Amino acid sequence: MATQPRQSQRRRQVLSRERIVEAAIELLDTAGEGALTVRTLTERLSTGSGAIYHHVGTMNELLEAAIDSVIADALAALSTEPAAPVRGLGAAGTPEDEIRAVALGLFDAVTEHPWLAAQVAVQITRNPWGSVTRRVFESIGRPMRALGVPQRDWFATTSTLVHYFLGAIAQNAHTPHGTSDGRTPEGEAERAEFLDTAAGAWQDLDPDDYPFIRAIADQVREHDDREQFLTGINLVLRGIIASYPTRHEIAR
Amino acid sequence: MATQPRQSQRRRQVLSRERIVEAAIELLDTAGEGALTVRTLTERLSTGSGAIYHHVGTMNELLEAAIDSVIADALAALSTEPAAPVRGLGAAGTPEDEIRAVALGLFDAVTEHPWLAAQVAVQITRNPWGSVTRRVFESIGRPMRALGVPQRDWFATTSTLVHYFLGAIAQNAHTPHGTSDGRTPEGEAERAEFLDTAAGAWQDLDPDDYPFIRAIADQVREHDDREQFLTGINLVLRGIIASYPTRHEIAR
DNA sequence: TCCATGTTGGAGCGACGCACCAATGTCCTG
DNA sequence: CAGGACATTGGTGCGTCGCTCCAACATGGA
Repeated sequence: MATQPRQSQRRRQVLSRERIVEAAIELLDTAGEGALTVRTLTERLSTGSGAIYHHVGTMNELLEAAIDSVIADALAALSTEPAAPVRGLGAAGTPEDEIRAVALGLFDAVTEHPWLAAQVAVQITRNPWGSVTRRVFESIGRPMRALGVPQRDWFATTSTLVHYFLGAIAQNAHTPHGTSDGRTPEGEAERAEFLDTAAGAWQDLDPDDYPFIRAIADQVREHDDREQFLTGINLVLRGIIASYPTRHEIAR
Repeated sequence: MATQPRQSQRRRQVLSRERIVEAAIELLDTAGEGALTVRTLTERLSTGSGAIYHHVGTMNELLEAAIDSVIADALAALSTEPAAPVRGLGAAGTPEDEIRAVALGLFDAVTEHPWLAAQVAVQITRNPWGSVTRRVFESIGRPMRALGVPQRDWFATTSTLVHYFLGAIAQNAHTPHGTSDGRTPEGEAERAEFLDTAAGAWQDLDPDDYPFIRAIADQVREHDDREQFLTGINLVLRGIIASYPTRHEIAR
């Protein structure tokens, strides 16, 4: 009991910060955001808590690293693919298309990793100018310069776009956690039911207190998140372009 | 030890859900978001955990109630005051002014309660169509109808505005927690220093990896959050108005 | 060969949310 | 006015969490 040979063979695979982050992301994806604990991580990697804390400083740093890894991958995948013909819109030629592509890339990343929404939101408030902001700003800023915005307003216009992204993405974290894998099959039906319940609740509100809510309850029920996300981007883009009369008109 | 008379006089003041929520808000304001625990609440109200759980279901529900209370108060205070001449802009006559007033009301509420930003963000992702969304939508929707937006697009335009609010507010949760009370005196200097550090870090990034970030680092250092928030709102409003050619032109 | 240095696993600490319950207050009924 | 039904209270304890600390191991250079 006291003189065990510890372990016959150590380390079936070397432990590293990358491996830990990778395992953390996988855990979050498969078991939900509540499942990322030091203890489950030690079981998954068949190690102890000391080893983990040796590689990543604290639990929060691990979360930061996981977020940064997913965001970086999503944005890198975008700049890799030459054009985006299948991504929901035409070829990515105009700056507007590039901006839309980045936004949809983030949107889809959140769809694949539902825990991202809440974690990004928290991270943004805790560290407003951290790596997430930096990466997204850079990805949006590139095409922003081609929009005809004068340099002194680059920060203002980019901020506006990014803030819209973050807010919209935060609200649209689907898949109530648990089953994950949530793609189009029954995830879509589950989501429709969820929206229907919410819309119904809004429908039943007191018309005196919430006249506007009642008027749009139907639209809540029938709207598509991704499409609405795009509509919002187009609205903001239109506002930006309308402010600098060099170019004009956005599709639709 | 076992036969103590319990307590001579019970309840110096009746415990109620309102009193608990009130104490929770005060705790969050004075001691930061990490300070709201059942144990600190019991000490503050000189009671036990059982009494608290009897009135509010779970810790999460208490947080929801606290958020809802603060948001409701902020929005109610807006509709009470007849006009808003001192609030940073002219009299609140046009629908645009009303929308700006609501947005700034939320912005200022977050400034007064720094914990609001993170909590609202989490709440939005966990319960996308909860009371926060409902209240903000209703407050924005009222003037939205006067903007010339056709009814079938009310939901889309309001969503866009609200999402921008949430994203911008999430990133601008000032006061690094702790001292609170943070008003203009040294809170402003502390914030300036914080921004200067962030901008400096952006300035030192690799120009090959982050050319855009480097180009706007100075604007990050010198910008004013509230002003930038307003600029963003105006951009979105311009985009909305430009989409429905009934009215036009926003100030500045 | 042998020790310096970098890694590993796990026991243990303090703090958390929450379930549970005996003791007490409150108020209605006879 | 007695007494019991019921709401409310205070507190103890359970399970779990993040994290610290340290002995046991691995590994490479002298």
